[in-house]
Amino acid sequence: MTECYIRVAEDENEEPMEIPSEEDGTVLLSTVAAQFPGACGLRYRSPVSQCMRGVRLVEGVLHAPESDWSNLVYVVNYPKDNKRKMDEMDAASAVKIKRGVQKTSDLIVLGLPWKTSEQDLKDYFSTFGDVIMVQVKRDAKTGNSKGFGFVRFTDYETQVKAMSQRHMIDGRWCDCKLPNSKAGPDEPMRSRKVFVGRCTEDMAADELRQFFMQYGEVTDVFIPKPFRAFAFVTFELNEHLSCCFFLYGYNLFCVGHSVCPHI
DNA sequence: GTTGAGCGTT
Repeated sequence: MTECYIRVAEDENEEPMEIPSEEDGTVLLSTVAAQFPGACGLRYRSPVSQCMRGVRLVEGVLHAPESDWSNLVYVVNYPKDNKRKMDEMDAASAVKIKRGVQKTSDLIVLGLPWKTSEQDLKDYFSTFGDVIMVQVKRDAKTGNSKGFGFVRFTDYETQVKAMSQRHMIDGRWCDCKLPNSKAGPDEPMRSRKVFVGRCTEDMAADELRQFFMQYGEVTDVFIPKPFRAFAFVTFELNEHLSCCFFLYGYNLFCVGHSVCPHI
């Protein structure tokens, strides 16, 4: 069997799209997913039995049912009945987008096959939308995958879609979730209250407010009494809030005679 | 050269 195109559609009645096979006549699930994001397999109606039949899928590779793919139309399978759910999710996220641009966050990808590489992850998740970064966590000594990784999308709606369904990656079901970890470059922005250390006793609340308003709207200044050489400054959280003085989620800020953003 | 619920060396 040689390279060919097979006809694929979301529904038996819809116009099919031709997608390429590999040189050995197999078709990669990733190729299908490139045109039908979230696809997890193919099925077709048997000309003999008139029943729907599943296409053999082994580790992300789809195999022709007979000696070749013939001229059948293959229908895309989605996880469970997720197609409808995905559509609803699109509508929901569209509403959110109208309210304002949503910030994306890293997603943890659980259940990865040991063999899955970052390139594999990139290829897979790119079928959902633009990908900013992917990571596969590995043992530092052996280089073996730990079976999980991270992904970050450009658009929040893509993130929502990715979280709303399971993912068939290299033959295993994987899940995308919001991570629990506190560290990470996106975490500091979620914090509004900043610890201000090394304060001197002469620093008044107004003075602190005047100073910190260069970074964003200050909604509260807290100075313990009696004097304890620190304070808390709380900001109104918005897209313009500068994060230059945050240090990896510890909300650390140093005020003395100089400002030290990296202690 | 193993494993299969979880949470990120930089």
